[in-house]
Amino acid sequence: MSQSTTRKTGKGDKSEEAAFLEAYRPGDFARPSVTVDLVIFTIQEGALSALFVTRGEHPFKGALALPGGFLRVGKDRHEQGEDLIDAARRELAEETGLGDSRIFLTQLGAFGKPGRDPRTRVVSVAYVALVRPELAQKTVGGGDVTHAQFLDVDKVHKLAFDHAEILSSARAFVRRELMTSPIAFELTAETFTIQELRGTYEVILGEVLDPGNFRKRFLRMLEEGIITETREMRRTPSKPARLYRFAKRNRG
Amino acid sequence: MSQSTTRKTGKGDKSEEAAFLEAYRPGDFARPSVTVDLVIFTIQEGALSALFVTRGEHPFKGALALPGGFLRVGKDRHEQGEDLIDAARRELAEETGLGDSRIFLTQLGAFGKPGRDPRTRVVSVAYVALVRPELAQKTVGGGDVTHAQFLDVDKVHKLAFDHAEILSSARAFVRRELMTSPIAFELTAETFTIQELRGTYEVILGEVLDPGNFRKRFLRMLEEGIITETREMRRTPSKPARLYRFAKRNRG
DNA sequence: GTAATAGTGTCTTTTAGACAATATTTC
DNA sequence: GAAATATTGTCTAAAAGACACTATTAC
Repeated sequence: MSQSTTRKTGKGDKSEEAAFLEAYRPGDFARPSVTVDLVIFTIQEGALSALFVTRGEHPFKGALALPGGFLRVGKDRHEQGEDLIDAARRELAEETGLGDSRIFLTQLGAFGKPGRDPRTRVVSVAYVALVRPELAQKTVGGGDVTHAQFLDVDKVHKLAFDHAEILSSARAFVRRELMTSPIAFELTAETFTIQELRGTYEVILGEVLDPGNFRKRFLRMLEEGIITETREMRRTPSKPARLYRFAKRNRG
Repeated sequence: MSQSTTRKTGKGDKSEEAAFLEAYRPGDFARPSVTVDLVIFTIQEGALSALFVTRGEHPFKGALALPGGFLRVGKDRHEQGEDLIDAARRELAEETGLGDSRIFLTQLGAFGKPGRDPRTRVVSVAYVALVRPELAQKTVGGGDVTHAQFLDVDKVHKLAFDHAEILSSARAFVRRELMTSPIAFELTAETFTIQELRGTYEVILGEVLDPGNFRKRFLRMLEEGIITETREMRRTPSKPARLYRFAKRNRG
């Protein structure tokens, strides 16, 4: 309640700090631009694919690039703008129409080599999003050729800026993550057969897995409750297969 | 060689792009400040410790904080300043005197919540450094109470800004990393006994490991060539122990 | 019936952990 | 000799991989 504090050490000088902040004027250091870039993965036609946009303006006019945009920074110290992850969600919604907060989205890291953007110094914070194939179909990028499209990451070669580096870093990230957390479900339809899930693993890892051994691994997940059995079966060219469901979708 | 290009699609319009860049003037978007913060770990007195500085100025005057500083951004598009990791190395050298490029240093991620710095919008890119105890002793932070000091991370409670969050994220990072890469050596003296290395693992993991079982794990590393036997022995209060050495120190 | 693939079972190797036992040194 | 701890060894269980086998459906 007391507003008049003189000189104390430690935590006593709240109002002194408040006064300091009131008087504070940001210096005129050169500041970099900060952007948020997205690697939006899905699986299409049995291939790991990501969303790319074609640049309409210089630099790298006509080249493919990862979707992204500027971080919105507020006007003063009381209004400091949006959080990094919110900027990523906003971009994701803008590019794909997927405003759903249940889409997996996590930070990959910051990329800030000088010269990566020839216009000015830009530090980009990259995020990885995982979109289930069913959803990817419905997005802007899933439709006919618009400015954004999902492409097989192995068939995309020249990318603008340092986006090839970001992309390959993102691929390594999902491969690593696949071993320790259930991210495969984020790239698999709502319900799936064991073989379909195995297919997702194979696409991400880039190697063929033994059906029998994968099943054992799968059944362990069933016991742990990560996966639930449904009553439905999927018709196949031969023997029908049971459909399963990921128990706890979403993550905030 | 030809400078006169008119209108082409694809990659033909190099000089058009050059002209664009020449004419480019950065817009006056609000830009955030970008800083680099460091979590510099070492092991002291059997505890995982990190380097902290005491803030001499507002905000958070008198509080402990992680060392860090502004990213240096150049003056124009041709001179864009330093890379993020170089900024981290520079800060590391400034705070500890460890200019040695062999010190383990890797990016943790970007932290940019609005309001994390009450003065202005700041996006911080955090790095984790691992310093061997022998080296930490010799640093500025290892000496008497100067402005920078190594403190047991479990005994540090109130930190400035969102540095508590960065610190706990860094702890989780090293714990995770310990399982998949040989980072323990970065926190262990040049030569070490099996038990000493086990001690490092125990401090990072925060749990006690069985000596016999750890030995088996260790001997596998020996076979793989990660570790080399030396001829020396370490005197102990009982039976002396053999000293080993990490085969390939450094990482650029 | 035949082809295809869903699903089961077997065997081996590797790794981890619990824990007992032995060996060698300091004091 | 006693204490301490380095070092070795044993046993069990979990997990992964190679691979053969059986079952059930579409056609």
